[in-house]
Amino acid sequence: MQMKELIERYQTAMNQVYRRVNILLKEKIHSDITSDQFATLHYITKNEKCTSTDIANEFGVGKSAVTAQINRLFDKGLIERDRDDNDRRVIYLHVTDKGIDFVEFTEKALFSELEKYLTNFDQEEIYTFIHSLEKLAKVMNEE
Amino acid sequence: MQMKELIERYQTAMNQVYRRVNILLKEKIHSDITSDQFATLHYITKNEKCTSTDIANEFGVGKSAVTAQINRLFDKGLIERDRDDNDRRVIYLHVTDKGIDFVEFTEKALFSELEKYLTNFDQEEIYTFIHSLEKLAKVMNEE
DNA sequence: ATAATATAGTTCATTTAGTGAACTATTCAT
DNA sequence: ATGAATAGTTCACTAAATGAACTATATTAT
Repeated sequence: MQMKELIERYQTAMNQVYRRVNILLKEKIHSDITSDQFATLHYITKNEKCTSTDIANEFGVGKSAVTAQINRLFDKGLIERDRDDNDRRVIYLHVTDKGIDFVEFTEKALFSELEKYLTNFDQEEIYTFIHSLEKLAKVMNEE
Repeated sequence: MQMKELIERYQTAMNQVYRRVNILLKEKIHSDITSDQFATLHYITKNEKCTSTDIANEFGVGKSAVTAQINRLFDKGLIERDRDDNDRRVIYLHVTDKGIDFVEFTEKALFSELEKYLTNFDQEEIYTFIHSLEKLAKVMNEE
């Protein structure tokens, strides 16, 4: 099979899955946060004391985009800013109690939705798939 | 391993890969079209005589979003509209010669970029991965 | 020690992409 | 022949991104 065809198939499938997961998050789970916002919130939850710059690097966007995103999460009371006393330029981000509850609730809901689809896969296939996906993410992040 | 952890890892990796491919398309290949626009253009190329409604279904967005997207591609001279003579409500979309050249060029460029990363994978792993990804896309599209 | 440079984050104007409701035009159904 | 359905557009609005200009700190070099 040609590499070109494989890449085309990859692109089509990846796009569909990405969009379907977003729709799931949007329609089935909550209407008061977007999937981009949830991804950022999730990152802050998993990386306590991270900065805007960290997020910009993780998601591959400019810092001004992160400021706007942070503001939206802050306005919803899900995160807070915390200035570093040693280096006053730096602002650490952390999730509020409300934010922690929110992430937990959303993950549970998302899990129970995705579970339906995962019944089509056996454990072995899931492991192999995630392993390859993480490997791809890793080599692409290194560049 | 817990399903929750697997889903979290999936989300993180998927997000990273999705964004890296977009950055690749944006930085390395062309500055005059977005990856969303390219995805739409690619769909029209592969589905000659498709309609706005087809695209809305494929990408899971509203028809008004498609109208706007189609306008952007039309303004760049990459696609054209073609009204159906039997059912005057329907407008078929097709790619112009310029659009065909553009897709071909972009795919070649994208391929040569992605090729670098794919050297880390053997054929077997790529096939298995794409097979699983397409299966996931399929079961999620069925719902 | 001070001047120049670098870093962290924000603001602002602009573009892209999406929503959903209201609309036009056409076709189908009873 | 009228009423419902379908295809696509327009409009006002929000989210997310860019990049340049900016503020406020830290660091480095002379």
